[in-house]
Amino acid sequence: MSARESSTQVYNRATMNGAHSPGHPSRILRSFYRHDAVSVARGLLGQRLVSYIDKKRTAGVIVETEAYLGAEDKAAHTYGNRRTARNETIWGDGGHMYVYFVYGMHHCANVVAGVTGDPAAVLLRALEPEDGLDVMFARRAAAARPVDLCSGPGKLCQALGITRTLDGTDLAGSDAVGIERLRQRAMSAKQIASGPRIGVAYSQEWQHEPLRFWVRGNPHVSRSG
DNA sequence: CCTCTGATCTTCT
DNA sequence: GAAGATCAGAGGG
Repeated sequence: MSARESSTQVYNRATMNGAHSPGHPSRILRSFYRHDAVSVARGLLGQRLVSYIDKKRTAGVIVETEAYLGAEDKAAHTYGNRRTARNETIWGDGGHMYVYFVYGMHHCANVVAGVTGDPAAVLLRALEPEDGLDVMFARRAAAARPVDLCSGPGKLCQALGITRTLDGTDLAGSDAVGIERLRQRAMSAKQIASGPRIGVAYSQEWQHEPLRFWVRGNPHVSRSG
């Protein structure tokens, strides 16, 4: 079975679980995700990412995100409407998860923003570990302290067991991974800090845009919060 | 605290 | 054939 087929199967199964998530009453609803990437990136701060993989539950509060705007964003995978097998999920409906593999060893998890046809996404960069810390430590041998578990996009995927097989999963209805609402309204502007995105220095004209958002003062943020 | 570098392989040119 | 939305470890201050 190819990665493509596997991805499609996951997507279909997740979609059939339904946009109204009858089995997941605490999940953030589809309507939240159908907005611009900056709004979704800010609104995700303080919400809870959960995974149930290999029969083990892990969860953490999202404390750092990055917005990738779409066709006009030179640092985005979808720059210039470049549509490939890898990034196909980003064109789908908001609320699905885009997972890709980089540097030969790490995975990165994104939340698709906007409606179908709008190629915007939000990279999940850091979590504050909440549940299943023992499982996270087992999955991440290099971690010595809780702050080492989810303080980076590759780390949080490893800690929660997120890999490409979950690409295309519906975060509003999947049993394997989802996002739960912990607060009704977004965090206040004073609680949110912003700055340039990490690792996009190759994109001269976009590297200084303040599209990275984090919870001010939180020790789990990937770099000096 | 910081900067530098090797690891490792999929994806796209 | 080259680059990459990263991480961990080594070495210096």
